[in-house]
Amino acid sequence: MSEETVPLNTEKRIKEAARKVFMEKGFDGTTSRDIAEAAGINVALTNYYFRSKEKLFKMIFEDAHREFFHESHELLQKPISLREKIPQLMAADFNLFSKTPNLSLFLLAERHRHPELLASVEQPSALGFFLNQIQEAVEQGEIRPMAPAHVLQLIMANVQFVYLSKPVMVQCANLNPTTYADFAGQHQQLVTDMIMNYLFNF
Amino acid sequence: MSEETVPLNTEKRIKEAARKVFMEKGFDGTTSRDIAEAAGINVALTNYYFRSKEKLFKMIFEDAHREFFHESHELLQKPISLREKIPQLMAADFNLFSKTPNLSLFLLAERHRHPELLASVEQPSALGFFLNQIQEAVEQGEIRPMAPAHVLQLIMANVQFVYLSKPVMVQCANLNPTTYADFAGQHQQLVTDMIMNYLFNF
DNA sequence: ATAAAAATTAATCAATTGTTTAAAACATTG
DNA sequence: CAATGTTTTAAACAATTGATTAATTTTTAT
Repeated sequence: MSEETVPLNTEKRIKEAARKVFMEKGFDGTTSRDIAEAAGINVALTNYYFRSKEKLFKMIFEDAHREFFHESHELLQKPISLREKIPQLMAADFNLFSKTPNLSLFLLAERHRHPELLASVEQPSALGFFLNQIQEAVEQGEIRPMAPAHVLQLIMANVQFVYLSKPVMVQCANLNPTTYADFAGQHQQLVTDMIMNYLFNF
Repeated sequence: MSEETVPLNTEKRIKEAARKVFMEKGFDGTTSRDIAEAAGINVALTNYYFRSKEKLFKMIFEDAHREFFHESHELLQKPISLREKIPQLMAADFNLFSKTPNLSLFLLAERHRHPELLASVEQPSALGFFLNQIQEAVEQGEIRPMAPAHVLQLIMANVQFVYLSKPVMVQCANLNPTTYADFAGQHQQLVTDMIMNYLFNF
């Protein structure tokens, strides 16, 4: 009943193992043999199914981006008010990153160090819709005037940084690593409250 | 008058080059020859002055932490009210990270991937003083009740993430990379305002 | 059952890695 | 100047890297 009971086909085994290892150690810190060992297969199979370490990484990297964008995609263009939408967005993001705590660091770090390995991250049109919605809300005096990018920044920062900073917070504020999920949960409520207050009460 | 006019002694040349390369590419992405080339010296000199790539990295890594902590050290334990202190802290942090935009990513990423290369990051007592000050302010009803760690998280997140997310923001919100510093500056005012409002008006 | 195709393996490849060596160049001191 | 110590160099080291090979096992189809 543990986690090693999934046989799967070889290709998926490799991809799953590669995802785990790449996310933990990054492209540069990961060797072909790391992946092979994690997947329990021969080193040559990685190049048999995917043609190179680089090609494999590109797939994982793209998947990770899709995972990030996809979850909020529908929500972003839903025809509901910002008063509803923003808390739902933040909840969805918190949910995603609590399940995959170092997705954020992976995306940010690898994007910084290997922008060439990031193929086609189509700027999702849903995001454009959301930014437009903010702009209109500003113009109609519904929310505090500011460039839409600031709202995006507020949401992303206050959700993702909780997970980015876990080691730092554990050390600096003497938080218990095992109860960090609780802290993150409290923080979600807090920042959602704070951002909503700031946007709507002015 | 450019930047290549600094002769310096060899040891400092290496350390400076190593800092630049390590901060950009991380420990795993940096080769001894990368450093040598950036410093304009022979490969062997890195091991002559510092005994290994690992030892050199440890120094750089520690220095980067000191840079981060030192700047706020005095401020943190200054006997002034939180109403003064928090905006000053955020301004100081913004100032630091605007001068070294990828310091944050470097610290977070390398700490995650190579915790063993982080020697003695003494949890600064100044931080303890600050957290105490917050706790007392909560007990006296001066600020909204919350665990002090949340305040720390709010400050760090909203300052650092602006620099962490530059590539993402540029792409997602169509920001101009060359004017990103302006955006960051506006955001500083915005988040300082937001956090102060949230803490003191409740 | 047998042939063809696909999947897997161990062994090996050249290139690059961090590090060391031994000699040369430079500086310092008597 | 000679002698000594320090700094710098080119060359080489073994180990590890991503990738390929050619042979073998397993699967599939006839």
